Amino acid sequence: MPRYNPATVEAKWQRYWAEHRTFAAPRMPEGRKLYVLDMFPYPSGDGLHVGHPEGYTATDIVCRYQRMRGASVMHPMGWDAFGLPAEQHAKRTGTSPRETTEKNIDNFRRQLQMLGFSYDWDRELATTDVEYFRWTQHIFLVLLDTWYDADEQRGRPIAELPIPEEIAEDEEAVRRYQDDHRLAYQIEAPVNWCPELGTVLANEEVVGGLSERGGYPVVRIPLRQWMLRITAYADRLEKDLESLAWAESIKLLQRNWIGRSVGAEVDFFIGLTPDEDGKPDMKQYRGWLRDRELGGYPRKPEEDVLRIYTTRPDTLFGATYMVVAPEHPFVQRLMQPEQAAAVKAYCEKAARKSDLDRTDLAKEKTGVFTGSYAINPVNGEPIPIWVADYVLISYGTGAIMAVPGHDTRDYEFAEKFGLAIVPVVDPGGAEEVSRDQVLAGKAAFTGQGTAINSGAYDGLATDDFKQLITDDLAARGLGRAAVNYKLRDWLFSRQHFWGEPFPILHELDAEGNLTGLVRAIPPDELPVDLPAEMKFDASHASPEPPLEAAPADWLYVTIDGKRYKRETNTMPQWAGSCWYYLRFLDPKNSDALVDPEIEKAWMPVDLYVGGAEHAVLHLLYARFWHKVLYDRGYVSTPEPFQRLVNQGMILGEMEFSGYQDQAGAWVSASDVKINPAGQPICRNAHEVVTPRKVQPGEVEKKGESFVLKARPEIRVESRAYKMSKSRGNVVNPDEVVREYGADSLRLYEMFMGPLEAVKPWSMEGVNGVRGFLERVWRMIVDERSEQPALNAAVRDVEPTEEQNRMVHKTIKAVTADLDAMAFNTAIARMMEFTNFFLKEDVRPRSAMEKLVLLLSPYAPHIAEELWQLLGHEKTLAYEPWPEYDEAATRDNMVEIPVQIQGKLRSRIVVPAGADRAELEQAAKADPKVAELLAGKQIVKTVVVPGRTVNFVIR
RNA sequence: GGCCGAGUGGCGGAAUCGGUAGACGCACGGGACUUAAAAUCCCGUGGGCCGAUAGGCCCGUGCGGGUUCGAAUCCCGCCUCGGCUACCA
Repeated sequence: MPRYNPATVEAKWQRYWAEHRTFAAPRMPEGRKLYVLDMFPYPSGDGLHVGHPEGYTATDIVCRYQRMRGASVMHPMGWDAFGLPAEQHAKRTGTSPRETTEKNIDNFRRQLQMLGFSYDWDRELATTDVEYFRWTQHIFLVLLDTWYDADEQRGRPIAELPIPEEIAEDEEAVRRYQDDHRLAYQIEAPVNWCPELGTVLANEEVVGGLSERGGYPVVRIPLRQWMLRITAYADRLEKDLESLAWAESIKLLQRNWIGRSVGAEVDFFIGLTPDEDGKPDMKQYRGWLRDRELGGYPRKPEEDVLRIYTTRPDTLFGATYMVVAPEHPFVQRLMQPEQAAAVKAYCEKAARKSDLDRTDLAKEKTGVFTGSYAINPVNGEPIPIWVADYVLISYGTGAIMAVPGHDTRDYEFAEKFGLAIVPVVDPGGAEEVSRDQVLAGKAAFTGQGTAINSGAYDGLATDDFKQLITDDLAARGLGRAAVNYKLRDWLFSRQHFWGEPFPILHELDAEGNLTGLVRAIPPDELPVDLPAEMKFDASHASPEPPLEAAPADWLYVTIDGKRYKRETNTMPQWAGSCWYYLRFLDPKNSDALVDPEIEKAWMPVDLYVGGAEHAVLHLLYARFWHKVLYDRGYVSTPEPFQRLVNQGMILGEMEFSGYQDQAGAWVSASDVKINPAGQPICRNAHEVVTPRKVQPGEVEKKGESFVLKARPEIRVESRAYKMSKSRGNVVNPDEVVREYGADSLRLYEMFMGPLEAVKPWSMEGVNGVRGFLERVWRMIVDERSEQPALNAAVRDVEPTEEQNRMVHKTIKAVTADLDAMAFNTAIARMMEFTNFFLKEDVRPRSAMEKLVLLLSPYAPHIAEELWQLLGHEKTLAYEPWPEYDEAATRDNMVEIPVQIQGKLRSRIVVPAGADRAELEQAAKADPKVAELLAGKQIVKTVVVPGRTVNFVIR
């Protein structure tokens, strides 16, 4: 047999697996089930990236291993195929997005198949398949048909929503009331419209009010949008994290994103008819207090109060002013004639800024006084109301009480505009702040302490105060305990063509205008496909969705004589990935999104692997949909993904870079810093410097850092960067496979380091594992023979005791590492095995077979080939995983370190089972130890059997 | 600013519960084979020092302290890098 040639071996076995449907999963699990899922990729035009196979190889190893351990394994793959690039390509070239998408999918499939992953390709699906998004649309209808019952903490059919008596007779009012409670609802929300590009942009695509691409102006204009009420599930999404086997850091990320906080709502009286000075009438105020005392705290605030949310009700006495967001509905009312012009101008300016710009922390606080006042309910003091964009309309009530003494943002604002600062919390001995400054109103203290300047509450600890004042406010009908979330409802529509159409019709009146009422397309009439004939303009002139230009026979529908217009927004890319794990179980079902019996048998996903970039949004959205489906009886588990592992990013090769000034002279990296514009500048000259790539041969290590060999005073940076086209450090898997083979690529990606770690790529490393595979090959195969033949050293003999120990040790270690997903160390153990047996002149066939089986999950092609050569006819994919004998792994003699005063002084070799007394005696008998102990007094002897002996002497 | 993670040879990394730091691989150096090169095989490889050799000593896991017979590992205080997040009241 010739030398190891991955190209032929890999093609051969890929063909074999496909022909024999080796990895087809059964409809229902047979025995122990295991559902292992990869985050399916977006099939971009660039093709596979070496980052993709990292997670895919890890899951493939787990699947192949578990099949050998008898598990019934579900391991599917598909495509998250909707996406903007295909649509932009269509605008440029006229090629339909479907065509582009299918071409990209074909390329991705080819690349994945070339890597030998054991997917059940019969289950392949794409979110763009009409038969798939039919069910995505179906789930949208479920969301539309569901309201959240806060008392029962679950989603229920809209038909079960209790209707208030006063509207029960009015059919249209009932419909609108229901619409207000559905999990899918419509609002007017601002979008980032870029007229120049003719497209609507996501928030992160807008920088400084300009488009990231091209730098064109972006305006925020309101458009009708679909929203999903994910906030209704915030509590459950947070609580149920506890039950999941995810990394704590990822759970924390989700918890922070949900951002639950506990505090209080408080109403501040503003009155309907303020006095000329903008202050509320005190008589009205007292009347209001009485009304509240009797009537209690209303669910929705009346027009004469400003409702705020705070997590620090204990600082109410320090509230010296209030702020409302520029979008707050009261702004119009609150601005007094004198301030009106300034307030209007401020609000208009704020409206033009994107959310991102508004939250740019580098900038100073801005705001304007409205001219109006509110009354602080704890002390009856009128306090001014300002408008400022540091208050967000989308959080809490869109208005705050400002406590500059105990909130850094309010403090900055009060400082800038000369507003009163009243300290109400004594920091006591708190370390982070100077108590004197806080008490003098010269610094903000945000921690907990003791109440001061707070009337009868003085002296209370922060937590007690919070509790007490919340109760008191509730008793007086002025406030109540409240919970808030950072999580916002999910903006679920996009102004794109290439997405799932909504199964929604808008009712038209006689003039052809929307009446505001919608009609859902019944589930049995799905799917709603995209129009087949569609022209794409390079740019269109309005932010309206492209489907507004769809052919009329698609756009307009008449039912029972009534005219309707289709919804022209489409769903966001997240939609399809919210439930694909369910469809994989039953991909061809035309009666249901998944057969309940099958769902019950396979769910939940036992292991889900993907990049940490999806740690928040994708996982949160999918969990949300899953919970709705759970509430509505479509799925049997409250959570979809039992265990989650995030693979770390693979960076480009290590690079050295130095800096040169404009004259071309080297500048030491230690003298370079980054200026606010993000450019590297020289610390001394304040001159912009240029990074230059330096070859590894030109640098050497000096102390802590690298320097130029020729100029040792010039420090250079050594670092690996994220792979990117612009940096030119992208590694293409096609090339790696062509040069080294798929098995080498797989093995290298697992050998680089722990799966979760961020790791730099190294082509030399790939070459290294290729060398390992060649050594394995030579260990078993006769390279010089023309015909396939075993190496003459491989014989049908019993292993020697030493060989047997190596075999069993290796099985034990590789199995344990695999269970811990510590693939890098498992590979190292197999290398040790190979290094050992290459030196053996006689290599028992049984030992070689064991190694081939251990290696097969990592490098399946070469393993199949060697397995066949060792005399087996069938695939090894379902061979039993090798067992080890614990007794056979134990060494007869072990080396034990002997320490004196904790310092290593000698090593003794003793029988493996030596007890304390034997160890101590052997240690004392060691000539070196005896010499060092001579004449000394042994104070203490520490003996850890199997580990160490330590003498403490005087 | 907040949160999370990480700092171990020239490089990627290993080290179970606190018990021989540097497994395994790369790179590098030396040697064998070869007309030669590649491939392959063998040997060496954290730093410093003593020694003719055999061998031995000291230092060493980002920095400074601490706990312990013993610390890469535990505790306290810093530094650096990376990721996520961004005025959430």
